[in-house]
Amino acid sequence: MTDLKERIIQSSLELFEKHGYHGVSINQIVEHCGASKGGFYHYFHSKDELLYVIHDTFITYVLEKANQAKQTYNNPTEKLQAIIESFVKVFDLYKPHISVFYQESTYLKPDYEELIKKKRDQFKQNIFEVLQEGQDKGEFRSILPVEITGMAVLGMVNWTYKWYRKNGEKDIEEISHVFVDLILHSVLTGETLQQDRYTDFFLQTKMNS
Amino acid sequence: MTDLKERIIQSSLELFEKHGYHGVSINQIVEHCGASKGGFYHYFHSKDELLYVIHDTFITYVLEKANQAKQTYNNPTEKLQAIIESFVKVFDLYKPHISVFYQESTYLKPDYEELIKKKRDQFKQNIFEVLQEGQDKGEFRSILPVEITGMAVLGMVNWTYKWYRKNGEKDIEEISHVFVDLILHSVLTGETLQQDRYTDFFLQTKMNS
DNA sequence: TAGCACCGACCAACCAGTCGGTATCTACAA
DNA sequence: TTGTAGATACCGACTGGTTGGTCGGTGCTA
Repeated sequence: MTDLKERIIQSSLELFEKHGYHGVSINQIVEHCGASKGGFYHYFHSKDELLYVIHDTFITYVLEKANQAKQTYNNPTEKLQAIIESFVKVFDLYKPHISVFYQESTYLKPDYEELIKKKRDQFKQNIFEVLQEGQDKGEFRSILPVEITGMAVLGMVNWTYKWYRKNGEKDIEEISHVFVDLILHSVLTGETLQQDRYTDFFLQTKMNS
Repeated sequence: MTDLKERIIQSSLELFEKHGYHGVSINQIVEHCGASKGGFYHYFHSKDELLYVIHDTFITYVLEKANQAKQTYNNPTEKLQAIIESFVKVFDLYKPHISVFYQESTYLKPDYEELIKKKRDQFKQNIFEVLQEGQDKGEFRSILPVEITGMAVLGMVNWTYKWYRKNGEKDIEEISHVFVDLILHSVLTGETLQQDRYTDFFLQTKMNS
């Protein structure tokens, strides 16, 4: 039905990821997927709308995953772990979306940008909340400023889009486990760490096996 | 002497940071700094060269700083700390360069890209080496895969360009100290941490005061 | 026969880069 | 000190190529 629409998105993702939004013309996109300009404008009002659709697909998915994680677990450590794990694993599914998302966000037209920004902020807030909760419950070190720590976590994970290659030498499970390990080591209090109630974060488990 | 050249770079940085490389035309740049197209092409062969110059200025500076840090200290913990601190502080000086650097690198023409890539890789290797040395000397946890950990560190710091605002509510010293604290907590072995030979990384000190 | 899916020639706008030109400065000989 | 030749700094009208977007049309389907 809307087969062509999907093909256009697929092609544009492939091309945008490699050459950037401005490095690819509509003609190149439709040529790449064997369609025509008319076909393109049948499904999209503008090139800008295509960019928006790509952004929205990804951020909507990530946000949903984070909300799920937040609802599934009760204590902050597990929540944080689950959010990070699901977040990292998204790179396997949505790598091209993510690349476009982070590299081309400057070029979103104001109306679209506002829509995306809302969801982006929600996601950020999720992480801040979990960190705050962790401190309140005494599981996380309280000297850490929540915002900076949160941005550090986001940065660490987000940056993955610059170097992660599907079927590359580092698989996504390993990356995800290492990240969780790094973050929990830096965020948990000494006591919580030693109790190791949460031995299931990667590297400790691996040691025991 | 080359006053105009500097003004062009300054104006383009300002505009590129806000609207992206492709969101700004040569005419807009020269208009912004009260010059002319002829003036621009007197100092630059092409718009691409301008982009290259911006990239190169920044990466050259960062690389130099990292080498300095590596030579000044002997043990890996202090090296890592110094590299991170100097790296984070660069954001204060070169924020616009960095934004352009990370957002527009896709648009560098092949010849320029190769030149930049070399320096970028050198910097990355610096970090990997320090991490490796730390593990070899028993200061850092050896279960951590060096590459992933290194990319995590890079990501955490690099991402700062997306949210850091000069004269914003978070000053660069604090950010730098928190990052060092997070990274050292996640990387140091439990013993090294408890010995606290390195009490001078921010937050512990702050606690004692 | 009505409408949905799609086509592709065409257009107007824009933009990187060119080029012929002017103005100022430097060097040096008369 | 003056004259002048050559270089350097800078200007801005113009151009050729490209691109996002339009629109009249075609064929298939219900």
